[in-house]
Amino acid sequence: MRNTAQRDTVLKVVEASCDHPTAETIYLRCREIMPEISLGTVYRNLKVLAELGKIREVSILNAGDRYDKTIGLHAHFRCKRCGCVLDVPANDLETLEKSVESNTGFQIDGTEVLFVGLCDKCKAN
Amino acid sequence: MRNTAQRDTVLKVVEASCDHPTAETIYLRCREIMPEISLGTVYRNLKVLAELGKIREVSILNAGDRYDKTIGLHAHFRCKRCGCVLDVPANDLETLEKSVESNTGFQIDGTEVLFVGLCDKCKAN
DNA sequence: TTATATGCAAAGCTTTTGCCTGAGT
DNA sequence: ACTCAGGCAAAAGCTTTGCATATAA
Repeated sequence: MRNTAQRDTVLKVVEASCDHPTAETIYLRCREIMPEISLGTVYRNLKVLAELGKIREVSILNAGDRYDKTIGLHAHFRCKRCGCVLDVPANDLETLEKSVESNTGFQIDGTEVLFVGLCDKCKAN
Repeated sequence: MRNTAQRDTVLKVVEASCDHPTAETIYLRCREIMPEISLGTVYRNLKVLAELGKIREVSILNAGDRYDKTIGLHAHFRCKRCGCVLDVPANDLETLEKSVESNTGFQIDGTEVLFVGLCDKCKAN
C-alpha cells in the first residue's frame, strides 16, 4: 500500500465532511484542493479506505451510496423531503446485534440502520 | 390505476419469492410466466407497487436494490460470503423507532436494518 | 528499479425515459 | 373513445476498468 497525495486528499475530504457525501461530491471537494485528481482515483480510494476501515460506506435506500467519517456503530436518518442525511446516536444497537447473533447463530460483522422520515425543519411546515 | 396482467405478474412473482430478488431476477421470473413482458415494465411496476405499499424495497449496501414481499417491520441479514439475504425477525425495532423519535424529534416513517456477516453455512467452513 | 497508483477515456451495469402502439374501463 | 400502461430501444446515471505514464519505496 503506497502513500499517495491523492489518497490522502480523499481521506481528508471525507474526514472534513459532516453531510455523508456521495462519491461525486467527494470528487468535487477533492478538486478544490487538488484540481488534477481524477474521478476514477476517487472511486478507487474510497473503496480502499473503506476496506481499511478508515471511512465507512453508508447505504441510503435508493439514493446512492454515501461515505461517512464516523466508523463506530451508529444509525442514520434520511429526510424524505429535503434529502439530508444525519447521524443518529443509537446506543441500543450493540444490544440489538448481540440479540440477533444469539437468536440466529449468524456472525454479525456490521450493522446498518437507516430511519426515513421528516427532519425537524421539514416537519415544521 | 389500471389493472393489467403485467402488474399482476410482477406482484405475484415478488409474492412468491423468498430470496429478496433484484429487479433483473424478478424480470427473468416474470418472463417464465409471461414471456413478452419487458424489463422497463417490470421496473415501472416495481416502483408503483412499492409506492402502493404492496411490496417493499430493500437496500443491501453496495449490492443492488432488492424487493421483498414482507411489508411489516423486520430486519435483513446479508452474508458477505455467499451473498444470501435473509429476513431477521426483530421485535425490538418498534421500540428503537420510538426511542429515536422521542430523542430526535424527527418523524420516522420507515426503518431499514441490515446486518452483514456470515450465515450458518458459511460460518461452518 | 520496479511495482503500485494515477489520469484519462472507454466500457459496463442498472435504471429511467420517450415515443408509439395496445389494452383497460 | 379516451387514457393509462406496455414494448422497445435509446439515454442517463453511476461505477469500474484497461492502458500508458508517473511516482513512491
